[in-house]
Amino acid sequence: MSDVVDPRLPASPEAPKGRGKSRPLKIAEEMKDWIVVRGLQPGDRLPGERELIERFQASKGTIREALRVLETQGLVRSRTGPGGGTFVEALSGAKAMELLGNYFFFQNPTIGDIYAVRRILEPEMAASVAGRLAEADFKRLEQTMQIYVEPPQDLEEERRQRHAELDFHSILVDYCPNPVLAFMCRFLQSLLRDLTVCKRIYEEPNPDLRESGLSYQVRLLRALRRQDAAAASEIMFEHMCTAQRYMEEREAVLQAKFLQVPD
Amino acid sequence: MSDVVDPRLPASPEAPKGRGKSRPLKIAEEMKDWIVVRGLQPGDRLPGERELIERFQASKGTIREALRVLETQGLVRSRTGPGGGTFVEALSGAKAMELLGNYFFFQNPTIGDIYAVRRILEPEMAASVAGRLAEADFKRLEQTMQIYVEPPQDLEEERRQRHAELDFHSILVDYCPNPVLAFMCRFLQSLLRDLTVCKRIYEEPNPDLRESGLSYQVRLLRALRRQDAAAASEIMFEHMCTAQRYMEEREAVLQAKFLQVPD
DNA sequence: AGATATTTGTTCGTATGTATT
DNA sequence: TAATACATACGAACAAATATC
Repeated sequence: MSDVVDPRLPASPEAPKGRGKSRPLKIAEEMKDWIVVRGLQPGDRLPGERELIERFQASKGTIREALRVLETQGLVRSRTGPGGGTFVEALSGAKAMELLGNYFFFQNPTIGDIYAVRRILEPEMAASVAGRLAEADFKRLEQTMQIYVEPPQDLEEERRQRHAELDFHSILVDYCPNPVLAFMCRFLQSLLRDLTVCKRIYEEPNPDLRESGLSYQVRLLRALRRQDAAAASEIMFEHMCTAQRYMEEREAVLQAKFLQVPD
Repeated sequence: MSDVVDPRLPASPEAPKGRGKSRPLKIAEEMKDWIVVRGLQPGDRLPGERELIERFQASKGTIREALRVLETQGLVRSRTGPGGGTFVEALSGAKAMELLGNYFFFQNPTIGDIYAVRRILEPEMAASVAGRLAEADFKRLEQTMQIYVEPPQDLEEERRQRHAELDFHSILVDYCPNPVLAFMCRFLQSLLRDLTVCKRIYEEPNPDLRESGLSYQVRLLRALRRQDAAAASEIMFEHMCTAQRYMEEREAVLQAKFLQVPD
């Protein structure tokens, strides 16, 4: 029998089990504290393995496991050779999203769940970049739009266009000054990219989606050029609502198809 | 994007390519793919160490490092003893937040950054729970509010009250049907809990914060009782704006103090 | 309760790979 | 080319935990 983990169950403030951690995990914690206490910054070097063995009173294998733990958390990076060693690293956004993606792999959110959040975050993001774009930045955005200004010739181009549309949003986020908002917008985009349902939808022709998306983005850029944050937010909101309706409709169609031909 | 990895026989005896990832990291990836391909669910057991050594052609130490990687990612859990072994696990929300917290440790967002997002997510969350609360759930929320219905007698009670206020939001999220929205709301709450600036603010008396928070929450519960999602959203928005203003003001005061007495 | 079997957890000695000098 | 300093990898032996009988 498997303890079913209730997805809704919260991260309760008090962990039910404080015990049960293996030694390498505990040593990894100690190392993390040690790094923080010493105020080590990204780029700084940790002591060599032998010294770590001394300091944390554990064997080479255990130390190595602990280092690997920190490495998968994206906090350190090891290099071989002289002058090599283990170095503190700032966790990259990409890595953070990868780790977080594992969580939603089991949660398996619906398209509606994602868009419900995206619908309110993306407008806020759009508003936050108003007045922060130089002419070169507008050029960059328009260049991306060029990829899907014409209807696609085949399914491969169709797929490339869908991705370019997501790229448009991703580029926009580059200029968002709020790191929390930026991360969350980007993460939702990556969730959409990875969702199998979305992949299936993107594999089919979506002429309406392309056309409406394009028109929204043109309007959005106009609003941003005149540094009108409120308008940008409003336009993005409409865009998201339209996209959500479209995606959910397609999802329903695909599910109906799947139910009709169950294997 | 990710090619399907042949489940068996990964590495040739001598892998002349050491580019980038270390071997344990690569083996961890292979294991993950192997788990996905076999459709293993949380609770399912992985082969024992000896068999893994056979299957992935690596030494015990390397296999253990790979397992540790998956363990820190929250994907597996190992137990000793007969009937023990390594088991697939669903990444818990708490663990996911911990991992994600490492990212924002370096990003170091301001209170304003966090509230800018919280201000729009919490209202959406409040609206989403309207009509989903039974009488027992209201009782639970009111019980939490009891903790700070009276002004605190000392600083310790002050701190307990601040945490109870965050708990109120956390409990509310329990009933949010959208896993993405729920996770993000909870994560922002945990970010606030951990931010050192916030800790310092919470350590001081905040009579205004308590009183205004309490009144908003009373109004919120009333709206939820009559299942008025729009009102709940509106009230929560006001609550967040007020809280943000208050926190930023306190932050400014603390910073001024800090600058005046720099050690 | 106690013995035992099973499985992970830890250690150590040694060997190999890699990059600098 | 050789010497070096460092991480990386391997395998055997031992320790600890925990079911079952």
